[in-house]
Amino acid sequence: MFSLKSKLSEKGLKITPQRLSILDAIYNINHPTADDIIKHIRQKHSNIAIGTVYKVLETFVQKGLIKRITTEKDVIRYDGLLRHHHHLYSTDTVLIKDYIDEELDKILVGYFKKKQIHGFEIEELTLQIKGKFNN
Amino acid sequence: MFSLKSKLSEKGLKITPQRLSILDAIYNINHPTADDIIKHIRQKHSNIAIGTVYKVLETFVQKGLIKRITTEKDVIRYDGLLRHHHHLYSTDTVLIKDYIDEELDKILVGYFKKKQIHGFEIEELTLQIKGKFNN
DNA sequence: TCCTAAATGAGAATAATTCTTATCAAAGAT
DNA sequence: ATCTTTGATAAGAATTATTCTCATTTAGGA
Ligand SMILES: [Mn+2]
Ligand SMILES: [Mn+2]
Ligand SMILES: [Zn+2]
Ligand SMILES: [Zn+2]
Repeated sequence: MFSLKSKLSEKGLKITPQRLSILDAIYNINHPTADDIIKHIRQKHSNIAIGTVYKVLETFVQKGLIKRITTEKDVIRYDGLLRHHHHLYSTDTVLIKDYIDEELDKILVGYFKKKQIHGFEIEELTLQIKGKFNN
Repeated sequence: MFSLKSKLSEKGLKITPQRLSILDAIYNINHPTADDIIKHIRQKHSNIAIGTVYKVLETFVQKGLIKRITTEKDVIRYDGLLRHHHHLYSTDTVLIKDYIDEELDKILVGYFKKKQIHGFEIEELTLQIKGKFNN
């Protein structure tokens, strides 16, 4: 099952209109902020409380339904793509694009299998690729 | 010259006590927030306006004296280490450690020299290494 | 259908950052 | 050494992002 409802129930979360629309928003906006999500939902006339959005986002992160992504800004962005991937960050604009590359992943994992980092146990390797999008 | 004063004048910035103490703080705190810097400076009795700290930090970033680093939080952290490096992020705590690895850099640059990313020109490759510090 | 724990809405509170404006001071010019 | 000018700083207000509180509502199992 890949419906929004099943994603919630798989995690033992109650199905509410708010949660469904937040999840829908995350899947339809590129690495959104909480505010992006609120605006998206309110376009469709469904009102939603700001506090609810933050609360639900935190719940989703805890349950592993979404992830936070890292940025240099003081605003948190979320990611609905759970499969391991990297990101292309625009140095000009605010655009962040997903970058999936299994070959790269193998190289990285292989490298750190050989080369241990003293006193540190690696859980996840994510490459931030900064640069310019051509048009 | 490696003095704090020379770092400022090399960038054409006026030498002020505030700028010197902010730069000193950055070099003596591990990836600090603006608030970390303010607290550090106020320990030594020198008072400083919060707005000044933010202003100076932004100036330093613009001039390339320091860099912002990425986090999943809504607070900005700064980095005084200009040489290219990666970061170890603790999944437990707030700790972020520098990770310098030229061999890794060569592998990454080599990989993307061969494998172009369509419609994207790479400027910087930074690996985020998340995991646990063993004590 | 009922019940209850969990979720939500509304608004206050807090935290992080930016903005405004009056005053101050660095540093080049005299 | 003093003057002058331009940029820097202090203080506090304003804005933005997030969290908290608590009264009300609702999902979903009994
Ligand atoms: Mn905040
Ligand atoms: Mn903010
Ligand atoms: Zn992504
Ligand atoms: Zn660093």
